[in-house]
Amino acid sequence: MLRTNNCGALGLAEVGQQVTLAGWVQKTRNKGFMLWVDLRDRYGITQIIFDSERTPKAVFEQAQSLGREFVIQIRGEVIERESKNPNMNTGDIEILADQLHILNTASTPPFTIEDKTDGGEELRMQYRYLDIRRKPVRDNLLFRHQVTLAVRNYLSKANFVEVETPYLIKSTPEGARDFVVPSRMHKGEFYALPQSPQTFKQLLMVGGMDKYFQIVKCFRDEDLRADRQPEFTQIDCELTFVEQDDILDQFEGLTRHLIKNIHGVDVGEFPRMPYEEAMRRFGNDKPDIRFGMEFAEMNAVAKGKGFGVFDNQEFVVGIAVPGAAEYTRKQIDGLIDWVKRPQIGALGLVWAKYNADGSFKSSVDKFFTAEDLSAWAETTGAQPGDLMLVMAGAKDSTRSQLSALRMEMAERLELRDPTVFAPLWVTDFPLLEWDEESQRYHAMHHPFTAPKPEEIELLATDPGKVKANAYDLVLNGNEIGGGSIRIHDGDLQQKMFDLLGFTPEEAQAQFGFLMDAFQYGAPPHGGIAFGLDRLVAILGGQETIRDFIAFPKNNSGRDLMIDAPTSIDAGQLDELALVIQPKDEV
RNA sequence: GGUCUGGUAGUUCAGUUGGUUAGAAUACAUGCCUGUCACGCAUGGGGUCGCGGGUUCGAGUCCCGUCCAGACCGCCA
Repeated sequence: MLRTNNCGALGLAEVGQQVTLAGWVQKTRNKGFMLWVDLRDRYGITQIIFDSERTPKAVFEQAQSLGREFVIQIRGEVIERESKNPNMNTGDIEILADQLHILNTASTPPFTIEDKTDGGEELRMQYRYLDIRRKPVRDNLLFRHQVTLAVRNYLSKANFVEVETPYLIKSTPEGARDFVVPSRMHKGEFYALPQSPQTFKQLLMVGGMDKYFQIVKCFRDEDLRADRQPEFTQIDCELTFVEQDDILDQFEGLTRHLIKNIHGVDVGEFPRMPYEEAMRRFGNDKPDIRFGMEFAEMNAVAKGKGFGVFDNQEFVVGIAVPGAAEYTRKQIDGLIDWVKRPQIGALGLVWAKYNADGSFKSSVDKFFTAEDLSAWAETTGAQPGDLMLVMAGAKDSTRSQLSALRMEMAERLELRDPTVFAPLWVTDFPLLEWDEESQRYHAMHHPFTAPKPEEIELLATDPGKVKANAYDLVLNGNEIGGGSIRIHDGDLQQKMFDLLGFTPEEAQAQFGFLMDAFQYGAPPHGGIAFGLDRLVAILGGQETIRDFIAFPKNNSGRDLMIDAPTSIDAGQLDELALVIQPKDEV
């Protein structure tokens, strides 16, 4: 062993012991007569002292050459510090070095390896191995390990079995774009990397595994976001002989256990809210319910007063922003500009202040009396001191615009407290959604989702109305999990494929293996999948998942450290029977 | 595919209306310093102002194009 102790634990109890430590030089402080080194490893920092009087001369001389991030091993005695540092775990002691081995030298790192680094995102990603030496990143990875371990323990105890499913599978046109892997042995043919192990976990149920889970990488070739990576990890689960409530109960238990385990908070029973209600009250299928500002539908109080903007639109909806009546004209103009940006795309924003003295002031005073505005206040629930913000337009788009504004206001008013956890089940999602572009129905969840049994007949007459046994788990305005009861009946599955525009031949070619399996006694089953990266980030109080992934990709799917993707050489291309078109011809 | 923001010393940034030799902090190097811990003090080195083109007597600054990074929209069954 190159060390007897780590750098995070020694204290007064060990004074007098001879110890050997190894680690990285975080920093040196050279006073001439003495030189201190902050020695760092995963466990912490311990101060080493080289003293011109007490340290052997050769060792003292050698210590002068130490630079940042040198890897060293020292031997010495644990001594009590003459001046202690109460801010450090090991601040009562230091090691008086009598031996020093430089195990490796280091170039000056491109950014400081400190909690608050001076390095920008790009540099940190390019030198991620240096970034990981920093405590905040290291702690995030340790935190992820804790969460993952708790999940495995909990599910194992609940009789779930972790089974691995293949990464080299078959491409399907539904859903996200596949990452694709050319086959050398079958030239011109391709594997696809799984977007999720969906069909395999269903086949495990047909195979009688009863309760399955897997902490598994999934791959989607779509554009990225702060909370989206092309490869990401799911906690993938499936259960046999269950109904929707069984699944909600089981995984509510898991989520509550995690929050309790990690934060010591019991969040109680999770509210369950149908999709339609979520859209009506929050304009969003993953509402953040840590704060109010619920939607008020205002057609009855806003139309028919001669204000054309409202009278000519389908839908008028507003929110009451608490305590914002004091917003200045400039701040409100800022909000109007904000909603008019192309990302939101609102035509405008009507505002009405319910002043603390009970009076009203609005941007539409020409059309609405104080009495009218008082009716607005009643509808939106505004109290004196609040600011009402109202939008009008087509129902769906207006809801999503106001939802974006609601989140922005919550952000500005600091209502999105990362230490508060507000989980929510959203249930009864529509089975299908109409896609204008392709002029056909798409599965809202995926094609294996079961319709509500009592609505199966509607499939033939009004498929857009059919609700599914599908559900999402929402935490603080983020979708952290989603699942459904699956179809286990071959005929119904065939009918679904038919509705989704598959010919029987296409369905057979792409999902024949599943249809075949359904002929051999497929049990009722259902499941759920959690986005682990996102779950960990939110439990850690953040919304950027990158810092909870050891080696993440950047905005454009590039790994800045290893510089991937890259072209491959002509020999490899040849072996795979691939030809690359010159760029200007693509 | 689109919108927006940014790119200046190793790093984080400032740089006025287009005008002399492009600055600060930090990091780095050297020296000093008898208990440092964001140590302190002194001195020093360090620049393709992302790249290409244009306007101009003159461009870090204005215009066009392009590349890179970040946030978002589309997309993500």
